[in-house]
Amino acid sequence: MNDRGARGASPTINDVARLAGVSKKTVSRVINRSPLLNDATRERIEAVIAELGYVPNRQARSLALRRNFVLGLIYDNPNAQMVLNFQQGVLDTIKDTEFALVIHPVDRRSPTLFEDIRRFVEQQRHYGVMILPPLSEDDQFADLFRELGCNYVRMGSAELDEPAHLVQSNDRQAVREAIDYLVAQGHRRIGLIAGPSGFRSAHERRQGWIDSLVAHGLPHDETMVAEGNYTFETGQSAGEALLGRGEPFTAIFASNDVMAAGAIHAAHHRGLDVPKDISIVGFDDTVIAATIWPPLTTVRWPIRTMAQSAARKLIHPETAGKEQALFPAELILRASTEPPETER
Amino acid sequence: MNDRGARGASPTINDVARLAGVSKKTVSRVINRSPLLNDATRERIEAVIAELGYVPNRQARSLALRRNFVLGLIYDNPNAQMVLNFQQGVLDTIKDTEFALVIHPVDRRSPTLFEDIRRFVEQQRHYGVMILPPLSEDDQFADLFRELGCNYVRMGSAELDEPAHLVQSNDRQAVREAIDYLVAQGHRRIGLIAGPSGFRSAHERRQGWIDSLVAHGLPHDETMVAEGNYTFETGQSAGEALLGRGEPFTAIFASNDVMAAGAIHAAHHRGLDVPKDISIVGFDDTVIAATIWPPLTTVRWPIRTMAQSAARKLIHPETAGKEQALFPAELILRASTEPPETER
DNA sequence: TTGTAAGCGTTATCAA
DNA sequence: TTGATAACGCTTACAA
Repeated sequence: MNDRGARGASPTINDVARLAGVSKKTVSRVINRSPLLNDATRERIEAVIAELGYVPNRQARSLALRRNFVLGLIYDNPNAQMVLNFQQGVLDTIKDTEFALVIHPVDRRSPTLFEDIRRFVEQQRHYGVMILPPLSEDDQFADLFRELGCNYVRMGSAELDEPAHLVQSNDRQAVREAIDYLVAQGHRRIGLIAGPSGFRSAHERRQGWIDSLVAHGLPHDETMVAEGNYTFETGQSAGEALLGRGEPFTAIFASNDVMAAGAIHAAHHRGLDVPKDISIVGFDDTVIAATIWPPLTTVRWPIRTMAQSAARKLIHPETAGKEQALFPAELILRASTEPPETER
Repeated sequence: MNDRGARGASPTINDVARLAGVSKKTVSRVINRSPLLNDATRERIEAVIAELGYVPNRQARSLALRRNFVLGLIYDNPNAQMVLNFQQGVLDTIKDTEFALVIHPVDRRSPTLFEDIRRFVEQQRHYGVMILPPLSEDDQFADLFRELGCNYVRMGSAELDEPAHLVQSNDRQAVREAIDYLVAQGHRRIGLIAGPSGFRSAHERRQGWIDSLVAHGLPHDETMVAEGNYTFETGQSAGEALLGRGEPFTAIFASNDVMAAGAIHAAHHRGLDVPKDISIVGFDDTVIAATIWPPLTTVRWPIRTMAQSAARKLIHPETAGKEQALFPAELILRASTEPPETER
């Protein structure tokens, strides 16, 4: 019936069945590692599979099983290294499985954003999707996934959802520890370059800064804060603003690495030496942190580990609730911080 | 027959056909925009589709059409921004089509690399795959794709393949122009931090450096070259090496941005000011270039445009040979270069 | 332990 | 311009 020639079509389960002299169901059992199978039969079929170079057809399998072994990744993130690390982590988990990763970068300013995402999920019929901040912070997308019957995991810096649908970093605690470290070094006046107010992570990081200052009885008010939107340029202008305000700071915490890099520029521009005249701390530990001068003290986020976990939660929904949901960050010390002059 | 209830299963072509009182083939014609269709019928069916929220099943479609509307992207690249830009470019092209992008980062040092890629292509049965440098420079992968009957496009810095299977940058010419610029500014002794010898791009960039120096009758020999492997650390040590050698350079060209950043560190380390004492030029125009201090003069590669074209070549193989294959780079001037002291 | 028949949701063929 | 029927390559139920 199926008379494949040398026309390049790849062998199917029927070819294997015919050559091995068994039914296709039996071949199917081999593919799916069914336990009830005569060893001799299995070996014979495996030999034919190897000889033919047979690879089961994913589309057909998906159709018959009524599920698609594809994970989706949705993001709109200015931080390339973060996104790539996340992709890498997902791949770590799905390596040697039949899963594939389909990516879907979007533009969060697009008026059709919501419909874009809906179409993506409807069309691909993923096994599950992962969504990165800041999009992940918006409940309407989670609602959408639920409405479409699509499993999902959100990455975020707060308890956005149940553990089965969340991989969370503790930004607030991590920043608090970073500021604690500056205080321990003798810093007393520590400025904040905050992230954009729409971002949950920006809020959490600001809270961490406040937590530490309050705990140490140090001042914190709006004059010590300048807001940026996670880009280099806004970090620079926020830095300029802070450095131009009244009583000088001995340290500045920037809510991400790129803004910290901008703040360093601003300091240089004013003839200040980092860290001699002012210490600067970032957040993310992107490649920039180790690349700029001076190398940046920053908070490292275990993104890849979080991504591995996110993928596992989607692949094994039955145990997803029991997997870790909180992933602590750690402070990476580099040359952009040192005790203030008064302490040296 | 198909008695879908509220159990969450999505509507199929049969549901649409039944409700519209037509055969499923007719519905199929609507989906596929067949021209031979009564307008009234079409409208009636479209109404039912909208009402039901029917979305055709990709797996079933793929199976029936015997092709998978998925593009694959294979890479092992240390440059996150480059990879993300490429992904973005591909998405630009496949947006509003039925295509999806599946990514496959690999480890080029893995002993199973070749088999990994073979498995990926065999299992996914892509419409076509794109492969990024340095992997794209290796003919054995192109041979593999051909053997597997999988269309492909290679991204590279040299004429690696026919136009239908290539998006090429002119690294050699671009570097030549960058060095020409330095010479025009008055530089006469220009060092090179070369890329790793296994990389075609490294070779091309080195040739561009030679081309320019030869054209201007300036010296170029092995003592003016230090090799790195495209990482920050090796850029730094290559920079140290050059700066420690005999007659001082007034400019250095580094074969990528991260190595240029490393060279700037090395210069700072020796108490040299960039660009006053030494000019430094990079390649890539990654985010780092605008972020480091001083901002880096560098060669910008039109990666996103190349990616858009690569995806188009895969989607329209019939016209792929006629699409542009060469994408010129441009020199971006920033603060890391200025005329040497003797010219000021 | 293995096979038969039916079905997954779509498209192609060919006839009406 | 439409429809009946048979694929596409696999899995599940059920039977043997």
